[in-house]
Amino acid sequence: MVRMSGFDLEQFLPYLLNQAAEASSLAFQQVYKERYGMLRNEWRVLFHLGMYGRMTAVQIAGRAQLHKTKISRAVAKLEARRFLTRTRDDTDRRVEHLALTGTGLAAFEELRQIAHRYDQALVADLAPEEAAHLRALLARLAQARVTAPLRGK
Amino acid sequence: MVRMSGFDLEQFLPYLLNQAAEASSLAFQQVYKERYGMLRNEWRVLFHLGMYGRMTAVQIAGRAQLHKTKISRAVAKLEARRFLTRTRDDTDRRVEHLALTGTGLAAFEELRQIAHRYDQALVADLAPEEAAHLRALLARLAQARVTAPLRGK
DNA sequence: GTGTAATAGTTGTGTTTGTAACTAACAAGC
DNA sequence: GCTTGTTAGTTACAAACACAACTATTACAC
Repeated sequence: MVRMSGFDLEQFLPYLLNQAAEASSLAFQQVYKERYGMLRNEWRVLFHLGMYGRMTAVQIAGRAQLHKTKISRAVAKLEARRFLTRTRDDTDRRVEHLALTGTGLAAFEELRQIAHRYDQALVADLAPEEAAHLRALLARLAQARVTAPLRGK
Repeated sequence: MVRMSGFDLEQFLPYLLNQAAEASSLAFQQVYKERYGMLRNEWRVLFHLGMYGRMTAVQIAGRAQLHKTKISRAVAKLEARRFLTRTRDDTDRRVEHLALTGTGLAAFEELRQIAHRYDQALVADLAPEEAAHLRALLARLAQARVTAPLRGK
């Protein structure tokens, strides 16, 4: 065991990202869970509809990088809570447009403000340009697709 | 909807971190899944034992920030695959020490090298000090505990 | 038109997770 | 000694997930 050529588990980027993601979501998660009985995917759908207005499930899935079954179930729950409504598209009847209700919008507004303050608390001890740089790097990593076969030497 | 006072979902740090974490884990995940039939928690336990030698479940849970039930199940699977062995502590018979077998160590070695190359690929287009800075920031975020009540204005 | 393929969304299945309750062993107070 | 509390690890059950199969609708070829 121990001490191998310059590889440290705790410096491994996917590991670090996971730890940071989980730690940084924890307190916020509690808010939408305990306060609105929402799960992560429901929160995400709510936020997408709140931020970008009327969308279809596929559009949300594309933007949020979520599988459509997750969207489907999240939408069902949000609908049951009267946070959103579905409307069939007239010209293509496979499609349904999702939109927040007043209740849904109110929940979004409240959570949006909390998220905003929460985000500021997270970067509180970073210089503004440091935080901006971090976000840019993360956005790039979120896009990056490492295709590598990762085999042999 | 749309355009609210300087808050953008796609700039929200927990969201960005989640997206980056998932994207950056994807290809590596496939390796330990398809090649070793391991799940994320099993990989983590394997790596901890490989990097730090003999450990107890609680020690791993502490370091990896994982609940002990996850460790328990991961250990059971790794043991079934003969990747590790358990030894009861003589003086405190509640405790069991976990250690990789030859097979486990070989799997770890192979995955460790893959992880190393994978990590390098991820930061390939970053300046070395940029990558180091990113890791440092992530490590800090992983520690940060936002206690904020997050309530009202 | 008919046949084939693609797309939007849902449902069904086994697996994995989260949470709490549990057993077993130790520790400390008295 | 006994009682109470704590710690290591496992188990049970409900909820959530992944992935494939499904329905319904549109599109495209001919």
